[in-house]
Amino acid sequence: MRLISGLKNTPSRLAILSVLEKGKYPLDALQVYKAVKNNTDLATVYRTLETFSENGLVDKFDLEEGKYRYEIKKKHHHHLVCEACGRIEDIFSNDVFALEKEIKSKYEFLVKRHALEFFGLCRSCQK
Amino acid sequence: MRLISGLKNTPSRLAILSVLEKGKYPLDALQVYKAVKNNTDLATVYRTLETFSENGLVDKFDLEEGKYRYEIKKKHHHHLVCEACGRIEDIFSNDVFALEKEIKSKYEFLVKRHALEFFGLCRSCQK
DNA sequence: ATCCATGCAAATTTTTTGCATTTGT
DNA sequence: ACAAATGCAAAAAATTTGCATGGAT
Repeated sequence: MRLISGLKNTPSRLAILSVLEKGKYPLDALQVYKAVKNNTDLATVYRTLETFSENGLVDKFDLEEGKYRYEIKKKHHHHLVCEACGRIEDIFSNDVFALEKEIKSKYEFLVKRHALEFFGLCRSCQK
Repeated sequence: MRLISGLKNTPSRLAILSVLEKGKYPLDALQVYKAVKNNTDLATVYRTLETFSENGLVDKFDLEEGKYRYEIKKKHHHHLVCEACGRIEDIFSNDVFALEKEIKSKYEFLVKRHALEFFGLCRSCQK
């Protein structure tokens, strides 16, 4: 299968990682839990996702849904969230970094990370 | 006191609005509830905050804390969140709009709103 | 052998909802 | 009066935690 950084290589972890790798869009904990066909406890799913996030294997983020979503790690990016159909699309633009520099000098705030999500209507939902 | 758009002017609403106006930083529902000194039910606080948000009196947003925060409406802005002390500061820069335009043409996605939060260390927590 | 991971159950936290009653306009 | 707002209690949803057991290295 696949090794995971320095962590123990358990069946649950492999299964969860596989689910995330196959995921076409970011999943929440319950979706992951169901996808591994209940062979793993929900608490374990949460703990594993947290571990993966801490170890840089997945990205954890928040789309203002009252819960978190998890996505296999990829190049730094943001999301387009359709308010009509819920479709989530990746965008890899990063003009935000210019803003970050400005913040650093103007506010003397050390930016370590940022979250940027766009909400609106995807192409097909505009019709 | 103060009138609220076309809504009923109740003591609870006035109290909640007043708390938000005096707030130096964005508050969560429980903080608002405590600030009105339990003269109002928590459920009412939630319903009122939601109503205020829908009517543009307050901004509701999400700082990846597993809960929402509410802030009296002001000029469009974003937040700097210190990961050490939790301090939340407003920033009014908006270079993000250029990005939005790009998204519109490139992805044909209609952006209705976006959320941008910066996380890091504020000036005093860098020492 | 030793930690670490897991399952199970219970608890926590945030938010929502139903319904009868009260209140603002 | 009448629709809207509130309190109270209960439920829902997401996430976390304690603890004994099992498993990976």
